Amino acid sequence: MKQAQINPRKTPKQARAKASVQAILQAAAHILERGGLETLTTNYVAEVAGVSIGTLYQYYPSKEAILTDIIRQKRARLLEDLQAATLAMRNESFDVTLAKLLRAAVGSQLHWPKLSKALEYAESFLPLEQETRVLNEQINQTIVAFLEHHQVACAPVAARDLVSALRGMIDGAGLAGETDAQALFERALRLARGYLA
Amino acid sequence: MKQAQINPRKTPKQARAKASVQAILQAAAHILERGGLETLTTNYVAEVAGVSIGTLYQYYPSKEAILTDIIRQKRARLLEDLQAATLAMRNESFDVTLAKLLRAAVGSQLHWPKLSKALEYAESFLPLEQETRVLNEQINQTIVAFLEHHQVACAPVAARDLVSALRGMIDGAGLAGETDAQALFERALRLARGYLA
DNA sequence: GCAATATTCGAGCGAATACTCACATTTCTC
DNA sequence: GAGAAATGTGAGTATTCGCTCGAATATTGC
Repeated sequence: MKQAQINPRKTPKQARAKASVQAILQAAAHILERGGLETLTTNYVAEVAGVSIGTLYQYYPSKEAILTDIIRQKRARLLEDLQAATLAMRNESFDVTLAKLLRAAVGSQLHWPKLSKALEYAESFLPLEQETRVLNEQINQTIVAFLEHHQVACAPVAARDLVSALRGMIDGAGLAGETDAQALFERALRLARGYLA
Repeated sequence: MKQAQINPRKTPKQARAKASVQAILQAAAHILERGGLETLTTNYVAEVAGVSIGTLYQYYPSKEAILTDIIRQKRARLLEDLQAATLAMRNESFDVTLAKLLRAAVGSQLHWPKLSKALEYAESFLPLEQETRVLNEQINQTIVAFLEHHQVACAPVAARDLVSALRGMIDGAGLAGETDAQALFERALRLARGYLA
């Protein structure tokens, strides 16, 4: 099995080139949300994005590179939100920070559940680039730091359990057609508080 | 997008034919556990199973049919275990039955986490055959019945939340390399009891 | 033993798809 | 405005992969 190159080929400099790259990423995300991984083909992405297949390959050397870039963007966004949620954790109660964290988690996954699930599955076989691995590590550390600050035992294991359980629950709700973020948030809170109690 | 035929083509009658079908299913499961969905090709399955590609297509009309059959078998096994766990629920405490259910859940997923995850993702885009859909419905009903028997509010939603959260947690632990079923079981218990408290 | 039936085999076909390249067009620089 | 640099194009290539088919081999029933 050949190892696909996953680093972007070159960075767009002019505005129209940036627009092309954005169109490619959006088209790929859209295709994943509609049809999943097996419908994601490079020719189709180019078609939906409204650029030629040659243009696509100017910036991404492989299909996997596009996937990797989408994952990187999503993870970067999530990390931002989680860090914002824990920014004031030393001056506020456990419950308040937890609520902020869970709102961020629900917000990042509920809206495009099929996309989330496809990316999550893709992560399990893609050789992620350095930057994305670092992002994942930082996301994990953010949760661990929060738990340790509140004297939770076995914080690393608890963090992993909570992250994977909540991911599953939020995805499950989204795929089942739920759209009420508030209701889901409250159940997520029950789950997390219950596990940590 | 063409709709693949997913029902088995014919049932093996002689012993060696049954062995071929078993070899095909085991090979496919093995490939999924090692490399995931994108490494599952019919030619490769036949090679690993030690049968010719022609033999494979005698029994399964498509790659999807093989996947579907694996899912059906796994679900049937899980349903059996869950029904066994709730068999005596009217004569025992909530906690005792819950523990039995969770042991069944952990047992069914922890050992082959990549396989579980691949099958779960596959389910999201395969048009499951009647039999498997019924199995899934029965699995769900088993949990709902258990929760309702103990006066849990919103049992259907709670069942979905618990099933998807536990799936995520068990898979996450398995992919992280955990093999201690007992330790994981105890954390699963905390999660479930906490959510339902 | 002999026919009928079941099973196996694997070369190879056709379609899908990842990806290239030589050339055209646009934008930037000065 | 002219040259350079960046960007866009899409027909075409190479490969992978799902799947068929006709012929060979094994098993069963009488």
